[in-house]
Amino acid sequence: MHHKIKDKIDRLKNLSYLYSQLNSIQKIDMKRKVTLKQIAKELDVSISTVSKSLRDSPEISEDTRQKVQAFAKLYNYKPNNIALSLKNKKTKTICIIIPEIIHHFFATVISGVEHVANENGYNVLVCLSDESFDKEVINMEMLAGGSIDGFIMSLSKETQQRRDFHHITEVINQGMPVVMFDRVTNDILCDKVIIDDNLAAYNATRFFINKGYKKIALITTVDYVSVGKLRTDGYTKAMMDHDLKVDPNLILKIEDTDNFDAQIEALIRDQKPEAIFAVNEIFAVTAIKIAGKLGLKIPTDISIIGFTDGIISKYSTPSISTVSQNGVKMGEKAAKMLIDRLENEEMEIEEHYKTEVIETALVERESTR
Amino acid sequence: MHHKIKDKIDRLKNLSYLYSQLNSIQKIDMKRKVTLKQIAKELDVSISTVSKSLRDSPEISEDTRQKVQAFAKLYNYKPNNIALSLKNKKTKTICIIIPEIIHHFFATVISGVEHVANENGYNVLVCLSDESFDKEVINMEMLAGGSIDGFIMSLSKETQQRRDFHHITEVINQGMPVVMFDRVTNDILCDKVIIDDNLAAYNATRFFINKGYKKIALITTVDYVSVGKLRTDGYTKAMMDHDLKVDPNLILKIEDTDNFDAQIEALIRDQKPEAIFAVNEIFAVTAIKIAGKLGLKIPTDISIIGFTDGIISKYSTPSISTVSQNGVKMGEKAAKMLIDRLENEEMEIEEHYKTEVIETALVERESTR
DNA sequence: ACCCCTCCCGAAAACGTTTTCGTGTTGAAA
DNA sequence: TTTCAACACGAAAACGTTTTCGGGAGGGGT
Repeated sequence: MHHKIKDKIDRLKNLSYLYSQLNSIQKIDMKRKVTLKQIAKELDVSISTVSKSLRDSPEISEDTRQKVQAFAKLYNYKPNNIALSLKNKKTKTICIIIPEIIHHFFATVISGVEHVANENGYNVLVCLSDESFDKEVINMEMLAGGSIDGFIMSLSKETQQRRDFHHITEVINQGMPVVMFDRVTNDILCDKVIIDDNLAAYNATRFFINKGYKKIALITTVDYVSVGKLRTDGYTKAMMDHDLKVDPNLILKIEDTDNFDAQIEALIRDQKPEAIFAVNEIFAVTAIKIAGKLGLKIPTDISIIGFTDGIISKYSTPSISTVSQNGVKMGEKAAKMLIDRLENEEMEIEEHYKTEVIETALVERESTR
Repeated sequence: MHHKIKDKIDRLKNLSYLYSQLNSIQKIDMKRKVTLKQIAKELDVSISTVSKSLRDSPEISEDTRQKVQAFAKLYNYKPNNIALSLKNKKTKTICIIIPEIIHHFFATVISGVEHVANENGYNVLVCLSDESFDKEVINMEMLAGGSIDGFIMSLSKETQQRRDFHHITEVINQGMPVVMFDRVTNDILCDKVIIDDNLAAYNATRFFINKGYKKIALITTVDYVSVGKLRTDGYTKAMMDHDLKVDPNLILKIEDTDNFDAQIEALIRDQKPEAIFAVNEIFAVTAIKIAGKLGLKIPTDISIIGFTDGIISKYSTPSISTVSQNGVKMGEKAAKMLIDRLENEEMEIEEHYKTEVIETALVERESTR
């Protein structure tokens, strides 16, 4: 008796199975994402069975497994990442916060981050602080709400000026790992990736000194930008180490990054330096253009070294010697450190933070001899 | 009898409440994110009550609302975005897929996208295809699994070469909006943001023709890159419209974007063009450097116009006249179109796709006269 | 005829929200 | 005293998964 009933049910199941096969297009709205529940309903099995079938669980018979998998493929089933994130408490997404993306250096860092992130199955969310403290805070607070697994960031100018890092400590205290790069601060304990700005500037300055130059000018940023300060210090130390006086008139600290041509022109015209060390590409290329305008030959009349081996330095005429700062490598390293911490979070070896220093090199081109 | 039991329970509850108040720091792990459930437990109310209190629901008494809000602030409660995404079926995240980020143009597009996305409460996921078809497909399939609300993309070279767009149609068929920009295809129906490459090239070429030049060279890409082809067509049409013969020897189609100096040098040396129109910045600046090396004065001996108003053109010596292609504006427009479609998806005005054309302009600098 | 083991499968909890609906208590009006 | 509204709150479903556990059916061995 039981058998008879069961047979009937089975036949009905097969019938409904075939029916659903034939009318699948009407029954499931192809426009929307298909879920386990829908497949389960169509096939008249439970959600668990569908899930297990798709994950090749040994609990499921060969028969139903194939049936489910065929259906899933037919409907182009893809598991819902959000649901998985909620369950696993992992989003497989990391966020990189940078001041500006149109700076070539930051673009190369993103490139590095993206590549190792992708290799490890992570996605990269990009946030721009626009050098604004508020945007940095807003972004971090927003994303800290479970949207991502960790941060990679470079401080905005305003944040460095204010020395207010509460948003970062807060995130770290909630157990979310943070890796800082380039523009970092000692006030925060976390993994960091930097270059030795001080040493790199020292070496560049010494390069000039070894050529016999005495009047070496420096075009730098205001001191609250951490890397600017470090590079200024390196320049100063190199001068002093070699018994050259540090002439304040030869040091130009630029605040307004939009309008500084006149200042550089005044520096070159009035001080007539033999060499210029600029802490970024834009300052360097501008100095070159102005020197040319003033009738100076490069590098015979004046030599110039920039910082950040970007696209401008390479394609400028004359091409610019620079301290190369490998953004890709920094990004890769930062991503590696972050992912390491995420994957090994069971070990919970907190407070064992590392600071990686990426090596720099002086790339000699046409602006020096 | 019942009353007595209830009283006892109430007293116990109050006791536990006070206890929890006093020992709250131990009881809730500050290190981890705090949830509604935890707050509810601590305060001995239901999850619903906590949720409503935090959202200032009128259903909740002033008393408990304040208590809950105070607690939430104390523990720095932030709602879990993933849970919200799952419930609302909206992630408030859009993805932009580009071939490479180190190209200044694409960086500016991201900048534009990010800004309007942020203004509207969206985050931006950046994916790099590295000009690879496979990476493009992988990225899209991965993200289509509910991680994001929509795509903004520019096709990889390989995808354009293969003319295989199944991954894009698939995503669109699942109801996820896609906006393409710059490198688009007619094979896909969706919103698009482009510039009139053909017309821009036509105008640049005509600029030369109006100056009286006859030998006008073109440095372009292989034809399967959509924008390269369009710009080549514009050049050709301008020549023909003005009764100038289109000399194949004056057209250089560059395939290998890493090693083309020799080809450009041969073109300039052997053909001695009066003017060169290059379809991107790199080709233009390389032509300038080579012309200089060959002893040609710019713009007296030879004039040059590039494409894409990027950082190189501005800082090159001499600075380069270019067809400006406003990446920021393209990004902004693309993001607006995508978000519009997302927010008005109830209206479901499918198939009403638009193609926005961003205007270009010829920016005259030192490489032309 | 009974027991046990294996094979398949379903129910339910969990992740963290929001929201609808139901319900108990209170006070006032009849 | 009864009735009804207002008020304050809780239970439960829902979003889409994964996974643990329990259990029914069937077969083989006594």
